[in-house]
Amino acid sequence: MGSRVTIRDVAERAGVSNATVSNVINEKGKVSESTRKEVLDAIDALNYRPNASAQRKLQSSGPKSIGLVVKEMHNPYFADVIIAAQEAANEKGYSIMLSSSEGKRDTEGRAVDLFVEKDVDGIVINPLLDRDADLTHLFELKRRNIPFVLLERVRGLRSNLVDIDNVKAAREITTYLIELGHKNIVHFSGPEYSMHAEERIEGFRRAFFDSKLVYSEDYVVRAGAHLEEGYEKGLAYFQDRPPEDRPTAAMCYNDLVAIGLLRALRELDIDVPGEVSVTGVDNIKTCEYAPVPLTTMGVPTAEMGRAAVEMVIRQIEAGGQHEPETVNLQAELTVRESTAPPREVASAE
Amino acid sequence: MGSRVTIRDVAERAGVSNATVSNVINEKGKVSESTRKEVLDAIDALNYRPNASAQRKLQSSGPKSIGLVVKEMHNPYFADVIIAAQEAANEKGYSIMLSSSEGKRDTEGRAVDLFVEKDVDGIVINPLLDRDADLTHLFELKRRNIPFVLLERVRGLRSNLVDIDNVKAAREITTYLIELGHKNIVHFSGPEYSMHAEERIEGFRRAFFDSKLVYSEDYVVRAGAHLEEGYEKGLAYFQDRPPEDRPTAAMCYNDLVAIGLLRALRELDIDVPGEVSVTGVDNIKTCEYAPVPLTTMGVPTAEMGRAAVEMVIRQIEAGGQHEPETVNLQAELTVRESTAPPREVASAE
DNA sequence: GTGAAAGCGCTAACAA
DNA sequence: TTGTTAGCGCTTTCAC
Repeated sequence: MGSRVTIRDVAERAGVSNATVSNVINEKGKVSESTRKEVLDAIDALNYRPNASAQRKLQSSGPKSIGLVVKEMHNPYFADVIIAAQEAANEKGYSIMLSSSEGKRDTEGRAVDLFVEKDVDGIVINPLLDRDADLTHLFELKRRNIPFVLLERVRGLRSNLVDIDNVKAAREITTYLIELGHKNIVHFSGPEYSMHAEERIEGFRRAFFDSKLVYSEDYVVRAGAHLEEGYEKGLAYFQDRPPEDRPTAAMCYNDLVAIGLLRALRELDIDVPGEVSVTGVDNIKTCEYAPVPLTTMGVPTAEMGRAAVEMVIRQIEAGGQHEPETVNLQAELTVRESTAPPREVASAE
Repeated sequence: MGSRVTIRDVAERAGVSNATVSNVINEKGKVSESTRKEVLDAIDALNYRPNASAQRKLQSSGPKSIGLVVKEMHNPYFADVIIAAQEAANEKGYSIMLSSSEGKRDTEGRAVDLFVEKDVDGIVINPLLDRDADLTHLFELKRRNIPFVLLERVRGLRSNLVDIDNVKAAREITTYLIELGHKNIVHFSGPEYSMHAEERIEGFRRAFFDSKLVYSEDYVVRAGAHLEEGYEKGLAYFQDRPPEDRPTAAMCYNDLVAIGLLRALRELDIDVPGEVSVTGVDNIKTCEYAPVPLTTMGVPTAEMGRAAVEMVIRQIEAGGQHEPETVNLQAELTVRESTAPPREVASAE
């Protein structure tokens, strides 16, 4: 076992006291070359490794750190958040440690536990929505008085939150499509484990109610959060639907799903935006590099990361006496080439 | 200050001993309701937070963990590595903590220091190449007997390594282009801080030497590792070059650069693969979702992540007595639609 | 039920 | 130059 060997084992083997070994390790001078060598040999022979916790953390409190748990590594959205969070943390003298739940709730729980175990000063977490309401690890944080902020609302938990107004964002981009003249719009919605997904469905629906169009639950097709899901669900959806029965616009949960859909439409030889307009949410950089530059609701990811980190730090340094804070960020429409008026309207004009 | 409050402060305020407080915290029963309540109140009032290090790590050694440091969050390549690493680690009962250097050497150093401080059992790191040979933090790991494995070779440091044969990979895909009939090929190379970039340039050159074509240093254009760099350098390169002077193929450092280039070519109205063939390296998922499905050298990212983690764990559990190991993975050509014979050849046939 | 005391691995005075 | 001792914050016997 690696860490079983203690400083005293080394001392004994070298025939000196533990203090001397400590001095050698920390190069505190004051050690003769000969004993130094003996100690070094003993360390080598025993493969000794100082226990970092005992070494520093017990006395002073080590480097300030924040744990950050995201939902998936494959979404550039999180890369943006992470980079901004790291920057903000560094500015304040904190370091960030990351972990990704990859959509698995137990992984999320273990990540949080690990951070607690490693004694981070605070945690930022983009939680998975939980049907079973298993918020144990979050309540555990509360119990332990460890400051944390959420990047997505969780039902039944009052806590610090940095989030965007998803209902509004989805409503706005759907309205944009409706005003373009689209009447038959499909929404490829997000994963079930996400509050954001629910909120965007809600926004989609509200846009319909705002207009004169009738809304049907059939307009919502569950997709997910990844490229593949946009592709597969998109392919399945458009494949066996005769052109006249086809929606003229697809509002996707996020950019990845939209880009996946773009691939499906390309393979089906359906023109974007000629036959179908496509929109995403997030405005990840890839939008400009997609087969058709993507119209999307831009989420201020960098601000989110920064705001979240600044919020935890505030909580940490206030000693937890703070009331829960909430920051709500707004998404912003960016029009690119993947949207246009539907053909009928376009040609009628 | 958050963590200044100790168990003794709580004990004092509650008028009990620290042992009782400990019992309350750990729900060890054996505490009367009334004192329990008093203690809880004191904890609340003082906003007490047990020090996790003292709590567990000093005695038993806490959960097994591995630190993973990657170069950039924005490359799906690393997402693949990370996910595989996490899986492999979990299987063996270890947890992964992540950090990204984002191309900055001091960030890398701080990440490693943090992991050391947090007492991880081992570290996997994709190091930045260093012109100034500042390997202090890596030597520090050696000195401290902390097992680590590298995901990219570093000159002047003998250590555990999981890497791919970049020279071979670059040579192979360049040869593929040459055999397609291309004579005028440009290489958009990787960032300066990367050994992989150097090796791929070398492979590119060797392919020329293998053939009858003459090689010129002008064929290599420094780009980078990101979408934007492929786009910007590609735009600059092709923009003011008359068609007859234009290369008929572009071999890019990685897929991101290639996809960036695709965007530039689209904006310049240069057809891919009609006028210019484009290749990448890595085979990230995005390749299939690019404006033109991308021909690329597929790197076994998942195997890399897994192999690296299994290697550190082996080292950890062997107590560091292991000799440095090396695993060399091979890349594999995947042909898609972004490559074709050059026009002259194509029409001559 | 509760408290006193020892000890986890290490560093930091202080003595020798 | 080296060893002795106390103490970091906590858990854990073991008496009371």
